Amino acid sequence: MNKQKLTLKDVAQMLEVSTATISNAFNRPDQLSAARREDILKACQRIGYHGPNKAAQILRKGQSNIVALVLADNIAYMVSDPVASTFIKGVSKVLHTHNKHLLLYSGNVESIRDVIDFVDGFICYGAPENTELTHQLTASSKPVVTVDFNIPGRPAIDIDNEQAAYEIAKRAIRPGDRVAILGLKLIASANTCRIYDSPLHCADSSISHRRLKGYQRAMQEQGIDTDNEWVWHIPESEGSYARQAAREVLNSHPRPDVVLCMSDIIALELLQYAGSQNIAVPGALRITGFDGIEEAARTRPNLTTICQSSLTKGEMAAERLISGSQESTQLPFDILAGETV
Amino acid sequence: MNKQKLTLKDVAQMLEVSTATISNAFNRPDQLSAARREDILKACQRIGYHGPNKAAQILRKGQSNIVALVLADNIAYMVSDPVASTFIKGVSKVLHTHNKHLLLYSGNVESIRDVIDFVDGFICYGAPENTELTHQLTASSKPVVTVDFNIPGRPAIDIDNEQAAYEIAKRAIRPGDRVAILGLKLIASANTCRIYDSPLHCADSSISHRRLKGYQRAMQEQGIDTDNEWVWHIPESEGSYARQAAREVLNSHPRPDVVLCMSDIIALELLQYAGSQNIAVPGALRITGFDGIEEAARTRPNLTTICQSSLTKGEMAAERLISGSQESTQLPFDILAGETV
DNA sequence: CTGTTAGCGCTTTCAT
DNA sequence: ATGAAAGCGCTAACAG
Repeated sequence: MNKQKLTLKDVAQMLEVSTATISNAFNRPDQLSAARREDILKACQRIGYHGPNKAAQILRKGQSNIVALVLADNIAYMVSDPVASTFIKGVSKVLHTHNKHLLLYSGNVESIRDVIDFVDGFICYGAPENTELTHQLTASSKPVVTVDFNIPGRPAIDIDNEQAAYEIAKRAIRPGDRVAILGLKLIASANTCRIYDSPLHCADSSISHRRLKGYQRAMQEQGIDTDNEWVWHIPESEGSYARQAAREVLNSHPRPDVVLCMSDIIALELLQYAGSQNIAVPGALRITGFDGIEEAARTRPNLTTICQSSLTKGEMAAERLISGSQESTQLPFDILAGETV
Repeated sequence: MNKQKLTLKDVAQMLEVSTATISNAFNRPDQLSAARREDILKACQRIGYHGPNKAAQILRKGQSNIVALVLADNIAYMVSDPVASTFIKGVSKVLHTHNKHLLLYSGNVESIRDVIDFVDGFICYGAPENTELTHQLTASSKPVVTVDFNIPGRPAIDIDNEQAAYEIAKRAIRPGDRVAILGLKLIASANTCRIYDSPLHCADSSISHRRLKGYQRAMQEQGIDTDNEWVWHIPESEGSYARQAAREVLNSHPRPDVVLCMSDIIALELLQYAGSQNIAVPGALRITGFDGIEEAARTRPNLTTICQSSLTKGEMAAERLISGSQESTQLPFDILAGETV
């Protein structure tokens, strides 16, 4: 077992060269002749020195080639969500081509300080559940790229959520409709519930509130009352929460004509429950989703939803972080005209 | 913007205490009075010093609280696979409770050296695609826990793959059957193909070869010929590869009576293709899976498969790494008696 | 209980 | 093209 106890200094002594030369052989090829470099590298190989210690390099250079991906929720949930995992895919793909590595970070931990000193930067995917993290990220001197939420002064990647919501709602609703909204993370509650007059959760930076605004704009244009009694909060885009909301909304009297859902997962759950209750879609009930996950296209009837590319988002976020560009981007979205409207 | 430029030394000067005292206030509460500690911590808070620099700590202490999870393939693929992502869930859950962080590492990169000097250890999930990594892991002085494959002298977590394969095969086959096997990563090829006489890929440590052995033992017991012509290699447990294999095997003449699949993803793809060809399951064709993913239970007819808990595997691997225990464990498995046999 | 000090292993001027 | 030396920021042994 190769104990990797050799330090650069040891090697320098063994080869009777200065430490600087060994260091240069590994890090700055232009600082010595190619031949000399070859010799040194070969000798190192032979004696089992595999290059400078990374921990020391990190301290000295202030660079680690590690990028932290701060997720909104705990890793466990994020990894199984199709939208989030596609995003992670995009990020990791780009990092890989730059020889950088990916540190997954939960949005519900206490602090970001465990890693802030050595990571090269942060990609922040959605507003972290622990809002303290947002402050720390704001104050940090490290590069930060935000996705699907906003920190003033930091580059952001997202889509025009309000416009997307407006456009899909416009397609779904007709004058005189009763419209319900199944929203995501609208208030600070761990339970599925109607929002009524609860104070909105970080209302300015959250994509959910943008979407809400878009929906409501479309409703107002049709002369429909916007009433928070018909807006549900769902804490996570996850089957079991969505199922509860689906039951509640479809068992309300009078039953809504349209339900606008802030994720496909929610919409699919609703669609399935509607099926089980023999409620015809779109005949008796119109449904819209949001995201454009693959399953939404496989379902019968297939879902009318907003299609956004999580993969592109991930790639772009990683590229932006690496390039250091401070530019923000709004990615395009498509309306996927399905059969549920 | 808080530039975090303060060092422990600066702070010591400002507060007119020695550096050791500041350091102790943060790391070793028992080394000074509670009151003094409180004062110091408060003062630090006030002047904006949030604790010792982590990069320096890592170098000094040789501990980073980062655990690398080495995946068999690239991260992109792993994150979307239900089995792998459940495993990641289990790992991250346990790491989280120990305030450790998760670094995702592709099994297809060149080397593990980028991180070996500072991570606290490795969890290795499946044989890394780049076999060089296995050597580096073997030689490393850091803790390593392997899952679903083996490095001599390192603790391993897995199930008895051979026995599981044997048992499920035994249920599926009858004397005189023609049996095909849809295997996973049996040979070193990027394409779906029959294995014929190709040399087997790391035959000793691979779970696929254990499963193959189990299947073949069951076949021999029934007096059935084991012939590699009827064994397919699939490079990844992924829909598109599986679809190809499904077509090939069901369009072979004579058509097999039983197909033993090394993953549920493969089996489900086969099941769907059989449906599209109006081949009755289990009437005209029996199918077995492996893993016990949720979707396998939702399908009609639901899949007969081996159920193993990826979540437990992940939790156990992380716990073993953290505790430093050198013990290996074989987790139990269940046969999920479905309707495809 | 507190302060001084010698490194952890490396990179990078700067002089040669 | 190469070598000597000063830290990067911290911790832990040791002495007080």
